[in-house]
Amino acid sequence: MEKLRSFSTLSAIDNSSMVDKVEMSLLDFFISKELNVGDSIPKELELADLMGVSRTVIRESLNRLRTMGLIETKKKRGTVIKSPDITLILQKSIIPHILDHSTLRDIFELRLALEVGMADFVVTRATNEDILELFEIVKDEEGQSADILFDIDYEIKFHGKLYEITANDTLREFQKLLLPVYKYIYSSGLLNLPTAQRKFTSHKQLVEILQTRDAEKFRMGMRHHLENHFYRIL
Amino acid sequence: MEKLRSFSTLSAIDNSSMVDKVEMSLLDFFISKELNVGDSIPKELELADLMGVSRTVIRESLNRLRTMGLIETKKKRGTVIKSPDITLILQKSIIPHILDHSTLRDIFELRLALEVGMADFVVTRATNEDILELFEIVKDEEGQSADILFDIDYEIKFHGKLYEITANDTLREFQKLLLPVYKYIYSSGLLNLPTAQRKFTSHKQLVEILQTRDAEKFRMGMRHHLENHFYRIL
DNA sequence: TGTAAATTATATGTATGACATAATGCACAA
DNA sequence: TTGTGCATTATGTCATACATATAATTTACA
Repeated sequence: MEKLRSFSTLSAIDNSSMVDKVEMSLLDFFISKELNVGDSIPKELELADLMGVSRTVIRESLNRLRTMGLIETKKKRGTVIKSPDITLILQKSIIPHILDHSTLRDIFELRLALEVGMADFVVTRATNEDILELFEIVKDEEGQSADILFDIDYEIKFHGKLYEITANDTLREFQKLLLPVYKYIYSSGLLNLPTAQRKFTSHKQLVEILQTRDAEKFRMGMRHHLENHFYRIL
Repeated sequence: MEKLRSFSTLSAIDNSSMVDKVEMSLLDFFISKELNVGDSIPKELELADLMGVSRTVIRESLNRLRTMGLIETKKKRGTVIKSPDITLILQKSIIPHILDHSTLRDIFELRLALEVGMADFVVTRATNEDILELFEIVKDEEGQSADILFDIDYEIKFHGKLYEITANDTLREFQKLLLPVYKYIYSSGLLNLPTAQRKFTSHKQLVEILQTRDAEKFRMGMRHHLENHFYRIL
């Protein structure tokens, strides 16, 4: 297979179906026409006629674009351009047990990077009510005892609130969509999580840092908080 | 519209098409059967028969799953489960000028968070060759002069290399896929970028920090490097 | 004359049957 | 063992017909 690459004269065989081609053509069409949200595109039969294929092919292509959230169709009205909800698209396609292990690991790393990196947004945008709410969430965390049982739902509640604070919808949806992946990773033993782990910075301490509104400190705190996850990967 | 919610006895009208339902059924089928990558599913006619709909509907549903990268079909062989390439899916659907402004801003923030947060992976995984390559990239950056013209391609080259160093394919693809969005944001004036901007930490300085292999310092350096972008958003 | 109800037109949604195409496996031959 | 050809089979494409929902228009009525 690798050897084939050296035959530069051999052009790649066009293995794509009509639907693939039409899909590309349609995307090009959208871009070249600089269509905006709400603009409508020609109806199926017209497109079929224009591109010289059957309505079936057009429909299958449009169906893909619809799946990607690029268009929306209504009876009688036709097809219109839509602003895609990029997270909604991923939502269905991410079925943890179907993703291979390296992808799962990648996604988990992505989460770690995000949570450390979003410190500035959390610190800047957290209202006093948010902080109170966080205190409420962590109030049951036992004093200074850092060795508590790892509770995934508690984890999600706390970190989920942080995502919420960022006021970044895409980020928030992103988190929601990756939740099943985390749950899967934790439960599948892929990460070799110990039942009791040392927490370098507790949730409670994190909230206290947040209260000082020091982004730098909060970022460091979060990094230390996630130390258990990092050292397992690095 | 909002008022309808108070009528709890009124069940939501099932506005979904057959294709929607069949799609859900198929997903449930995959999950309940715990199908793994490579497993094949019944052929179209069997599915049509089983679910009591026409082959057309089955095909449209399968087409969606194929768009999401969950399945792959081959003539004669049939349909098999696939590990979806989640970034490839997004690739086509992200057409910057179709995304609305708030989503664009969200994505840009996501980038900032990622680049600050991935410091640990960069520091830990960068080989000496990587660092040399980075030095090569920044070698033309004028000495201590921090006021250089903002060059998007140069930016992409440098930061792209960092993503590459993380050795995280998903992250890397993610970056590639968001590139058009960045370019669009920079060129559209959405961010009000100044022609000349003060860099708190230059690329060259970043590489020097990286050479010390101090993750903490590198993270701080990156945060300061991106200061121009942050303060425009926060 | 203005508004509500009924009608019509139309574009998408679904169904069906036919044939094209390509991959698979088998039989047979060199 | 290797190669060729043929039959089989599941997806890919096409054509047509009809169902369904809804925008647009007309009609009916106060």
